[in-house]
Amino acid sequence: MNKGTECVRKILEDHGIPYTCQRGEILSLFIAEPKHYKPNEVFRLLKDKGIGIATVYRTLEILRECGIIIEISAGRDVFYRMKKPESNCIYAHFLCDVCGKIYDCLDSGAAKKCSDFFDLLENSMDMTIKDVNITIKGLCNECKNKEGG
Amino acid sequence: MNKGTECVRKILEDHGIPYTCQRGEILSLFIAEPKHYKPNEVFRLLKDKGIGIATVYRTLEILRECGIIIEISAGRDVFYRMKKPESNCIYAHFLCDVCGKIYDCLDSGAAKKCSDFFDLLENSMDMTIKDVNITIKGLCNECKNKEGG
DNA sequence: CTACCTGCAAAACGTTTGCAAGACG
DNA sequence: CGTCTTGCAAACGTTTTGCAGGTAG
Repeated sequence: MNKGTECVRKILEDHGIPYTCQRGEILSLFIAEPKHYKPNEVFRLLKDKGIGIATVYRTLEILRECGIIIEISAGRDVFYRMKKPESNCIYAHFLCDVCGKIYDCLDSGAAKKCSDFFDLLENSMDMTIKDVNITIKGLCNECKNKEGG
Repeated sequence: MNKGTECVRKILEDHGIPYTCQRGEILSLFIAEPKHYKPNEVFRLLKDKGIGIATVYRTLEILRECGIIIEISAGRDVFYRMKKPESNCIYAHFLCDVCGKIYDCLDSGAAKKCSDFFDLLENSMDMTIKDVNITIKGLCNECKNKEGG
C-alpha cells in the first residue's frame, strides 16, 4: 500500500467515510489534478478501473455531503471540485461562453469583500445564508484576445 | 380580441417575434403572475390549452433570446422569469433549502454595489463579463422562524 | 458473519429533434 | 399560397434506483 493510498484513506476516515478502493480512486483524482470535474468526466477517467457510473454519482454525493468536495452548477452543467479550506461558503466561477473553460475567480481580498456584502444582505433580508454560488459568464482572457485580434 | 391579447401581441411583435396563440399564452403567464417558472411548470399550467412541452421549450428559448425573459439556474433546476428593465445583467436569487421557494434579492442599492464589484473583477482578471448569476442557498425568513421557534 | 458497497441494467427525469399536419400573414 | 409553427412521439443525455453478488472489517 503506497503513500497516496494511505493519505486518501486517512482523509476519508477522518470524515467518517469507510474506505473502499473506488472512493479512493475518485478522491485521488480530485487531489492529483485539482480542477472541476463533471460526473461524466470522472466516470470516463475511471471506468477502466472498473468503476461504474452509479458509484461515481453515489461517491460524489458522499464526498460533497461531508464537505471534501463542493458542487457547482454553471448553467445546466454540474461540476465538482475540492473544497478549499479558505473558502467561506462563497464560490465564484467564471465560465467562458466560447471555450467552455471554467475558472475560479475569488482571491482572498475579493472573497472578504463579498463576504461582507452577503453578511449585510443576510441581515437586511432576515434569512440564513448557507452558501453562495456566483456564476459569471462571458469571454475569458484567451478567447477575448483571439476575437479582438 | 381582448386587451390582454393585444398587449401581448404588441410585445412579441416589438421584439420581432411573430405572434401565435401559444406564444401569447406563455408570455401572458409570465406577465399575469411575475414569478419564477420551471419549463415543466409552464407546461403543466398550459397543457389544458393544448400546448405541448416542445412548444414550451422552444418558446422559452425564443423569449430568452430576445430578452423578454431571463433564464436562471439554481442548483440543477432551471427557472425563467420576466426580465426587469432595471437589472444590469446581475441576477441574485435566494433559494430556500426547506420550502424550495425562490426569491429575488437585489434592490437597486445592492445591485449598484455588486455592479461595481464585478467591474473591478472584470478589469483585474482581464475578461469580458456578459452576465452574473448569483444563487444563494439557505433558510428563508419563514422557514428560519419556523425552525427556530 | 454482518453490514455495507458495488456494477449492472432498467427506470426516471429533463430536454431536444424529426416530421406530418396546421396556423399565420 | 409559401413559410413558419405546432404537437406528437421518439431520441437523447444525465441522474437515480433495485437488485444480486462482492468486499470490508
